[in-house]
Amino acid sequence: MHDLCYSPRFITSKSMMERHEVIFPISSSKDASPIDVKPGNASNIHAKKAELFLKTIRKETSKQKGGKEIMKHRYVFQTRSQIDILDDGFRWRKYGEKSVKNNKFPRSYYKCTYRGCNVKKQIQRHSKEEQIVETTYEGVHIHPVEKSTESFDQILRNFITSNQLYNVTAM
DNA sequence: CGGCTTTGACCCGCGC
DNA sequence: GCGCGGGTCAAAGCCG
Repeated sequence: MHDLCYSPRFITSKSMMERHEVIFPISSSKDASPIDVKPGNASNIHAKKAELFLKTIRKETSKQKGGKEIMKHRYVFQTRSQIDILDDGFRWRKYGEKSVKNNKFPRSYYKCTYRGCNVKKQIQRHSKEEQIVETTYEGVHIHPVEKSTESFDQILRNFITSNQLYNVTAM
């Protein structure tokens, strides 16, 4: 049940949304009714909707060696922000940067610094809408949040509460 | 000195 | 096989 430590629910927690302007679904998707949550305007309904959306992404699979399909823990979401790196409470080490085709902004690659924890994330700014930052998480943390600022303790507390409420699924 | 970025090289899968 | 695009490595350098 390491999933307790980190899941899409964490990203979509009400307090996370209060800190960052989160946009669901991502604007490249076909869904006609994006949820654009302004900081300080996040409700449980927003969190619930976003969570439902993330669940659909969650079904993404990838082929492993031998052709076996495995479930990918890969969650993409967008925030509207001047700052590229949103503070999610985990410690990240940058390990690469690449320019991608048809995009004037480079993509940055980060790894979670916790020993043995293999979670990665990619951060990329939109070339069309420059104020939008797209963050991709891959993997599940094997440990709780490391950074513990006062404000973040609150987020963590809410996060744990919502996990207890929603009966978390492992894997 | 330790932890982190930077940055070019390397690697790998895919389409031609 | 080759080149391209994208992901990762790792040496060097920066900074507290």
